[in-house]
Amino acid sequence: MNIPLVPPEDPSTVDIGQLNNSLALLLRLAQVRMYDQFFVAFSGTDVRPGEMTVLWTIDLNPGIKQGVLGRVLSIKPAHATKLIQRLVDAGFIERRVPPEDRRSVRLSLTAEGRGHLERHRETFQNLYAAADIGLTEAEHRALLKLLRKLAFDGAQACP
Amino acid sequence: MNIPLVPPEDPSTVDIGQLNNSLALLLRLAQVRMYDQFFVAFSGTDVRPGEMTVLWTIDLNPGIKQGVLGRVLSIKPAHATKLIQRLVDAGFIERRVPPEDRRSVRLSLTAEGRGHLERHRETFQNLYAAADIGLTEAEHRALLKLLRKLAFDGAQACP
DNA sequence: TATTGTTATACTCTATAACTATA
DNA sequence: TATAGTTATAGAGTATAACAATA
Repeated sequence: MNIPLVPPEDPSTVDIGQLNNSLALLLRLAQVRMYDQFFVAFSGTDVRPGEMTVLWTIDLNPGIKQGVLGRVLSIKPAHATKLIQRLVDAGFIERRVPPEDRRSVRLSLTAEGRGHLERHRETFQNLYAAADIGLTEAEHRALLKLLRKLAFDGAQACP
Repeated sequence: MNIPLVPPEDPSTVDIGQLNNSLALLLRLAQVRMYDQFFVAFSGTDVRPGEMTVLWTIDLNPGIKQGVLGRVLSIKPAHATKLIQRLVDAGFIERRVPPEDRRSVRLSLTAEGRGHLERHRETFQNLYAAADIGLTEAEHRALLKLLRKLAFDGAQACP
């Protein structure tokens, strides 16, 4: 409750009080930094933030239905349609309408899609590597574990 | 590396492999859930995600320059202009062009702005409260501490 | 010439609702 | 009637670039 008589001129001296304990702000700031790092790491490519996780998940679950994929990654149907369509156009994903339920769409990677994933897999996995952000390996693991609880609400298997 | 012979029909049985250790995905999913909780908590109001932190910070640092505020909260100038303008229009913020540098804008809360902040402060601070997300108090504190390192890159004072 | 803030434009992700086709 | 996906539209947040006023 120390209101400064003279307003701070330097961002590092600004008091944000209990905002230091706000998950809402801290998650947003961490996310913004992640976003920045993403575009540095993937500059020159036309890989977008949401695409790697989609390709990765389809690779591990070939034939997954678009709706199931969307529920796993929290991608809403309307957005999934556009995101998938772009990856189909790029030649990375194949769509198949299965005979047992012709409303649905099953997804799998093309050979080109697998190649694309392999080329960028390491870059993606190393995003926000511990060394870059001043965390020890133990802190990094702890952070992942806690974020999984937030992200999956305890419903997801987290080995 | 256990590619299922039959694709999973249930999101909870989908294997996401090393995506479980991806800060990029986990931060996004946690952020999406935060977003959801924000709109539940603030439904019926017209408070937007970015506004509370802005009002909060101006309250603690009256007379702060718009650029300094933006650098603290990672809000780019173009977005800051629109966000602040909306809060001025709502009657929550006063803008003042100081004589010592007439390029800049200094911000402070109106009485109405302070009232608005007080009315919503607790709701905002309780967003993603520990109990709601299956974290113990200790885990919650640990998560905040780790996120501060990501969010502020070690540059910010974190008591 | 550099800095502060503004305007204009575009892109990503998200949200909602109305729609088609299938079940 | 319900479900899977599509289309259309809108909003919040971010990004960039060009600009005006001031330093």
